[in-house]
Amino acid sequence: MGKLTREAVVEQALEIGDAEGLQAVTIRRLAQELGVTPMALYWHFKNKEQLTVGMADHLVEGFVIEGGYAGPWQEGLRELVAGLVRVLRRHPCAVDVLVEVDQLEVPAFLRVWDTALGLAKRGGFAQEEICMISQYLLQGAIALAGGPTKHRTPGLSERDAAERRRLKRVRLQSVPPDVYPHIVEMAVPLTEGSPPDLYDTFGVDLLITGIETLSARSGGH
Amino acid sequence: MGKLTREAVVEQALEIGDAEGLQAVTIRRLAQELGVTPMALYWHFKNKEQLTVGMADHLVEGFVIEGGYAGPWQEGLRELVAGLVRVLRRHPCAVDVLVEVDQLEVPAFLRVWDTALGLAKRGGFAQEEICMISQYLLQGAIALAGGPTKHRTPGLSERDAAERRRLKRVRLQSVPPDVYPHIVEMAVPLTEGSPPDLYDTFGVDLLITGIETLSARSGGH
DNA sequence: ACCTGAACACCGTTCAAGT
DNA sequence: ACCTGAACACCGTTCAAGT
Repeated sequence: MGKLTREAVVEQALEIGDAEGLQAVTIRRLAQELGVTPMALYWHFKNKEQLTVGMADHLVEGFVIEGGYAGPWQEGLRELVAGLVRVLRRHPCAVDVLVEVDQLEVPAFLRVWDTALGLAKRGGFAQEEICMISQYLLQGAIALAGGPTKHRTPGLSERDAAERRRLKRVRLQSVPPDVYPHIVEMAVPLTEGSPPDLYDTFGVDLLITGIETLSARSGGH
Repeated sequence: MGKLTREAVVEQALEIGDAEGLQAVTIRRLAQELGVTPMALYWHFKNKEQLTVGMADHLVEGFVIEGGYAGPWQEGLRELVAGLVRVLRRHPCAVDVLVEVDQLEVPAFLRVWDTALGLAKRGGFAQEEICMISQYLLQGAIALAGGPTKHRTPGLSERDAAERRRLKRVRLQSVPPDVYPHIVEMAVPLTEGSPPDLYDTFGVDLLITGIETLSARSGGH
């Protein structure tokens, strides 16, 4: 088999995380899966936190945005956010990894952040506004990618994802209707989830539109 | 001392979580702090997950919204989101708890969700839109409450919170400027954080404005 | 009903040692 | 440079037993 390299470790970690959830990614389990001693991993990573940083970096690295966006800054930001969401959606455990990790330690994430800052700058905002906007959009993208439409829980064969939804629906329907009237009423649409992509594109629109409107209101950039 | 009740356990758990981070909240540590055996907690909670659910419920319970909002639905939703953010900001570990937990198991959270659904319904949206909107707003509120302005890291005396910011600034400034130009340039405003509350109110505005605009666009409700 | 004691199967991590 | 073995200090949880 291939050598025990940083990349191989990270990829195996993501595989386990996607299939069984991030809590299943443990040093010992990882070592076992790689046919190696747990302590072997400590040569490649200082500790588990750095392993997680590696996972996050690998995830976001798949999303490179070189050359800069040519069009208007709003469209650039939209493309950035939409792209980030799309990348995170490819791995069931991506959001969990990014939430757990110290994002400032993740080079690929810093690059996305830098791009967002550059685009917001072109919008002619004040410095504090640029910072806030980039924050809203990046954290908003992560929140979006954590939403429904797809594999809310990692590692479910397509078959029993439906069973999963059914359980959620039953749960929502079995709640006292006098205290949660709307939840009971909406149990079906709440669990069905929107048509694929609609949730994400609508959500990205919500964020971008919000920024555009606020920018126009606070002094027409 | 007071009896060992569910409430007492949850409050002690939140105290530890706020002071030292959620990862410091362990069954054994909790028991020790309560002057009791670890197994004693298993009489009050089925397992650690249910303990966390209890923490989340206790957190959101502080935010009751009875009687229904009288004004227009947009203002109701704004008040709801702003209130939720405000409540979560009171506990440094609140966002971590809410992210970790299965939110469908948290009664108090379900009540907030129900209220959001009711308000969105008054906006005259289609069923799927109502579901998506409530999702955006609640997850958006959590994301906002996880943002800067305050205690990003739990349990820091006011004194060394400044030291904390200084380290972050140095970190951002020491990054290669050719690959992260804007981050280096904006290191100071990025770490200073906006004036208190501005980040939150601006963020809530962003979300609400986004929904209003999209609703008007998709057929003028 | 409410709590304890002992035990089990796990963790992450260190440190000295091997090749 | 790259990996192993043994050991340490932790976890959550079960199960039988105490009062």
